[in-house]
Amino acid sequence: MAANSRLTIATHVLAWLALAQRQGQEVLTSEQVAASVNTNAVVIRRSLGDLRRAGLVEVRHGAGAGWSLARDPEGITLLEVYDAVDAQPPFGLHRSEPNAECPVGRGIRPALGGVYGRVERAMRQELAHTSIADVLRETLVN
Amino acid sequence: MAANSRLTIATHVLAWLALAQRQGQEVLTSEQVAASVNTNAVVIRRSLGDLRRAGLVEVRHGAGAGWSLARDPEGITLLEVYDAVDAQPPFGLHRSEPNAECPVGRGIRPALGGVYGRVERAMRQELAHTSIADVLRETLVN
DNA sequence: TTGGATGTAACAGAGACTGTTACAGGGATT
DNA sequence: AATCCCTGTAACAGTCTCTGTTACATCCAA
Repeated sequence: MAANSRLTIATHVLAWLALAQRQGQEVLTSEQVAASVNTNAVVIRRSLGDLRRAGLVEVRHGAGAGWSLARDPEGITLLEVYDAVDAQPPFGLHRSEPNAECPVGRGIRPALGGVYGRVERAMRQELAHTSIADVLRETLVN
Repeated sequence: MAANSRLTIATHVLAWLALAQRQGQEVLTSEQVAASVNTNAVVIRRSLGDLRRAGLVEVRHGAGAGWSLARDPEGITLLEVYDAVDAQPPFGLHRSEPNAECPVGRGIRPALGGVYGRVERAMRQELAHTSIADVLRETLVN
């Protein structure tokens, strides 16, 4: 599979909403966001749907419809975005159950589960250190 | 995609080799390893090939052929295994170039690259803390 | 020389994600 | 109330990666 770009798309969307908000633009349509990300509007709506369910963005229907941030971009961390888009964990266990008659086959899964849990915790901690506002700042210097 | 199980398979293989070695079994064939992991021998040979190229295991040809650890299991970290199997990074950037006419589209990639780099560094640091011998110990208590 | 195991190519199948089209639903604005 | 634009979501094709499998050439101790 191609690497998972869900977190990238969602972060891009939020940064763009944050910038628009700062520039006085109240809402953006999925078409407008899609133009920046350079993809189809439905892809953006799927991502925005995830973010809406997580309470990170709000939608307005009817005429003058569109999307806006539901919270201060300084307070939205990439960890929340990661959880919102439900990306797959970095490592998977065996696809099919190992041989239970082998001592390694019996115990390897919980052992690896422990390690993978620690890795994921480190990853989440790092994601929690960066906010959408941070990303936007970094983005605008370049 | 189903989660990436390469690291899991490779670690399982190495732990099994470590246990066999400790029990006085000099070498294991790919068939024997495959029986523990419960998969096809070719899958195991592919993994062992990665590990051989990384210098973690040795192969013996001819009669009495098979695989053995090339180094002390206490000294082989999961980070080395991770690099050996060349698993994909947890996050990918945009599949198609974002719109360069948008300020966010222009700068988002390097900005995200920085974040993702920090995440991967944290992940690697955690993997470096665990050895094959650690995994085997954890495996055998269960 | 022999025989068992490795090394690798080739291919089918599964699964996930992206991109796309199509269409029902919602609600300001008029 | 009618209109109209945009959302929300289903459905589907195409792509890509990984796994599992078969097949076969290669290697080397005995």
